[in-house]
Amino acid sequence: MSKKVIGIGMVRELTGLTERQIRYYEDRQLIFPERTPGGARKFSFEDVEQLKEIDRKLRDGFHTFELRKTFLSGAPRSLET
Amino acid sequence: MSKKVIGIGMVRELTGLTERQIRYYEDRQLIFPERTPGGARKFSFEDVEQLKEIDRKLRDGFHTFELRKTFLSGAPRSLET
DNA sequence: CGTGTAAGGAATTCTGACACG
DNA sequence: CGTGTAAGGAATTCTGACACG
Repeated sequence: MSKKVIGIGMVRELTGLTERQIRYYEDRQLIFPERTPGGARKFSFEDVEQLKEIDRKLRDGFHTFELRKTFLSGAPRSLET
Repeated sequence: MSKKVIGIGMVRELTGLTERQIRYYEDRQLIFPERTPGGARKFSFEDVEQLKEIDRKLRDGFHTFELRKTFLSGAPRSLET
């Protein structure tokens, strides 16, 4: 499901990553969580899978800016110019 | 998905129910959310669907104790013993 | 019976920064 | 570059109770 309904704490559990890492990957534009009115991030199961993939790639020696290219070609994303 | 990963605030949004109603239905044993270490309820998408169904039934005049039987057997049963 | 609400507390999440390298 | 942490604040969720009917 692509519905953004999972909180960061749950994502931490599902991925094994730290909140710090998750937020950083968002900052690097590798994932795009939504926000609740109060500002809390909400992720989808797809995001969770994406994060696992990111983690694997980074462990393989890739850099965040390299992974961004991978994702842009894999799924359509609105471009802000 | 049956993974319990959705917080009550999100469930409120997805179902249109109030937290009070959601907690009450749990108290009535119509849904069985899990808990985070801190005590916060976590629901699955199945729970969300279940809640929508519960809401419909209650609007149709059913009572919570009647709905419990429905769920336990998977089909409506007689109230007589 | 089913649901609203005010009350006080505890757990969750947020941002910006300093640190290391 | 990628990640850890302490800091203070804001939003979220929890329980038990009183209320109405």
